[in-house]
Amino acid sequence: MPRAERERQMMDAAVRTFGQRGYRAASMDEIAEQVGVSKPLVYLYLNSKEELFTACIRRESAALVAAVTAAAEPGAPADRQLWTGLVAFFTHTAENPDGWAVLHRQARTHGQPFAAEATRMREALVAYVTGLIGATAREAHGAPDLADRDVAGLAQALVGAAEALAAWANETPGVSAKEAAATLMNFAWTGLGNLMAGERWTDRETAPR
Amino acid sequence: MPRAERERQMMDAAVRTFGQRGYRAASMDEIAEQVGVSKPLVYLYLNSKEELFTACIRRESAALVAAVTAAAEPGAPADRQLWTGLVAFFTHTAENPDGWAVLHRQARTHGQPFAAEATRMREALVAYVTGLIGATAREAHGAPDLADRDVAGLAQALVGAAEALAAWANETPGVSAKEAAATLMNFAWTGLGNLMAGERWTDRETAPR
Amino acid sequence: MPRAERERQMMDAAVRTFGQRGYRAASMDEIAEQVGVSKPLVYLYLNSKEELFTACIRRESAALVAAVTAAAEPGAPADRQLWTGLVAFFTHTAENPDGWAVLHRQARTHGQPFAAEATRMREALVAYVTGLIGATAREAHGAPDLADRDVAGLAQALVGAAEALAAWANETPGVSAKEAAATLMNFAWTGLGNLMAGERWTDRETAPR
Amino acid sequence: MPRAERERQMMDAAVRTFGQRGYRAASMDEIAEQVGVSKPLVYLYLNSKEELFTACIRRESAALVAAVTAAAEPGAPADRQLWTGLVAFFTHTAENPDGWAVLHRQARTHGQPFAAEATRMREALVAYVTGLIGATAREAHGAPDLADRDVAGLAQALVGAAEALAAWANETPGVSAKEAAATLMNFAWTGLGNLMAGERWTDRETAPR
DNA sequence: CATGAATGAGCTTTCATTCAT
DNA sequence: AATGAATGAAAGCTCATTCAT
Repeated sequence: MPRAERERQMMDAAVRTFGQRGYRAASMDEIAEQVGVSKPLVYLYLNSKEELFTACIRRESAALVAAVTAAAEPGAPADRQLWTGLVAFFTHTAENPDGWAVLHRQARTHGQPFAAEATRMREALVAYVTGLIGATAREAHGAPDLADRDVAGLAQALVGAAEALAAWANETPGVSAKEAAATLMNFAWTGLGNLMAGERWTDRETAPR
Repeated sequence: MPRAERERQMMDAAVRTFGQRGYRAASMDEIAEQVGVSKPLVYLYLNSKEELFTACIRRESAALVAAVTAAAEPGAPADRQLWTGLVAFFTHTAENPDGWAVLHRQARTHGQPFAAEATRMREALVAYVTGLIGATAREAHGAPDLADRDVAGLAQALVGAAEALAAWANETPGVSAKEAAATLMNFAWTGLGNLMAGERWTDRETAPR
Repeated sequence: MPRAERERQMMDAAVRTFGQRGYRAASMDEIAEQVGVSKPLVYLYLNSKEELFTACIRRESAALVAAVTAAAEPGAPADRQLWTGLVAFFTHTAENPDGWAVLHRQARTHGQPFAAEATRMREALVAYVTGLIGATAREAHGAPDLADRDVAGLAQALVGAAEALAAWANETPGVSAKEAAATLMNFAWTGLGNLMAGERWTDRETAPR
Repeated sequence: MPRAERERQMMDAAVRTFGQRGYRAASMDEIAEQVGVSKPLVYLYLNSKEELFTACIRRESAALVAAVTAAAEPGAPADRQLWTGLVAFFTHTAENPDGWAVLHRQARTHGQPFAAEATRMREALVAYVTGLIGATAREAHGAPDLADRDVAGLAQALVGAAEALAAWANETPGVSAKEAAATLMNFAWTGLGNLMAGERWTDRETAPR
């Protein structure tokens, strides 16, 4: 079996194992066994557990970014592009739960070499989304005062909301994934839309009109 | 030194260590050393790593829920209550980053006994927020089409968004609790407000009116 | 509570624990807890695990030897005395299974200081039995050529047979302890060969012809 | 060194150590050191202390049963077969004192998983002896009143006696296997009463009248 | 008469990693 | 292209034992 193919198998097994067990609890033994090869071969190809984990993060990052950017429909209105991007994002993460767990949970949970790698991916996505939101804002209204950091925060909130809804839909009988997605989009879009229209919520107690 | 005091020290050290290193990477040796006692004493008081971790989750859960519910201002309008709750939430998580890491990252990452414990805390928050949204809807005129299940979904989304934002704010230097709360409140409230006013987002491509 | 009483309680618990768990597996914690006192008190009274174990062996040895010698009927024929001694032995060991386990199993299993202690007890019993058998032989026939070592071997065999029969009677439905005792006595007294020739041993006192 | 060979060495060392120190007191470190390998290798091959102990019990059981049954002389009179079986039994236990200690003392002393394993061996021996006694009864004229249950009881007693004698012979310097076998055979065959009347069982093959 | 607080040492077990073939 | 054999290091946990009160 050619090396490239073997490496792919190894990384598949590694993503599965890291995603399900966590970085520390995953053992090189288990990964090698899943592929059906001996441990020294894993070391020959991937060098060490740290490098293997890093390689997994990189591969899954690239796959996710590719899935989202591939969904772009150049020329479409920005909100349409945001929608298709969101759909691509949620589709991809739903189809690759272990990969998403590696990126979102494990990479951030296990110290510097790995967290930095995951941050790079997030930044790529945030930059992409920032572009879309900026375009939307430019199309729709005057100058929006949404700083990059605001966008990053909104992206975090969006992903957190999406994950919570996905888990909730999984656990609650009678709630479909589509319904959850619609809830999210309604929530997010009416919110985002007004944000870009310059609306803000104000605390009537603290800062009474 | 009295036992109660020692136990508190131990749990402080445990939260710190679990939050920073993760459950698996944290070692009982390190925890004991931080307290300045021997490992057997930790076992004598807290029984096992699993029980210690569970105790940490429970303590931090209770503290967080207490912080949020203590921020309630009975009789205030629902949006005001949501705002103070969010501020309390983000303040507490910012002041206890390791505790929050234990709850949000570690507890959910390491399998059933622990995840269930964290879920209880989340459900308490969701229930609280559900109540607030329901109250808002009742207060607001003309919000007839928000079913109970919609409210539940929105609460899930809101809590999920808050959780993700809190983790992100903890990781990102220079993001204050109030800022995070404002970002979310802006996002959520303008969204919620329009939802309750009957607005919906629709995909003009897929389902053009 | 007076010291003597407390010590008795402690040794009761120790015999129970050593007999059931074995010397190594028994923990001073468990023994102290059974008595309802703190560990330091056990150490204050009994000094160490080794000494406690030794004390148990000694106490149980003395009790067993006392039970057997107390069953003597001075002046009765020697085989009658042997029979009553056997009955006393088996009665006592059946009533004190943990004590017997300490003597027979644990003491011999755990190295020199303890094995020697148990051997002393055995030698006392063997000397007693040797005396009886010698007397029987003198009464009944010419000079028996049963050396001390033969007697010791027979005693071992007898005890082994008795234990096996007791366990068998316990496990096999429909076999009573008395039946097992009779089987043993028949076996021991007349031998297999004679059993098959129709001979039986009978207690001339209990059931005189 | 090939794995099979290493495993044999490890089990040899384990039998030695378990037999001499007892299950609890034996340490995996000591076993590994005796073989001259590192502890992880012992775990790699034998999995755990419990499994290693179980494997020892099984191996020694099989060896003992094989030794006894291999001593059978088909067609010989039953008492002769009993004799050769006993000699084989005492010879084997004398040559493998640690193995016998594992079976007779340690396995029965340390709770269910192990005791059951030792019971299987004992049952094989009991079945073998039951067959012999039954055959003897059938050969002998006029032994009409030995019910099946009597035979079973006698076999239990005989095996129990043999086991106890073997342990004793192992502990007592200067007692040979043949001597032990003769002691038991005399006892078993003619009974105590006849022993004292000067009767002896004689091997009609070895020393024909 | 009695205990709460504390520990040094040791145990079983696991894991990432290497070397000779 | 691949593996069987092997290990140093560390982790979770337990236990007999002591001291100050």
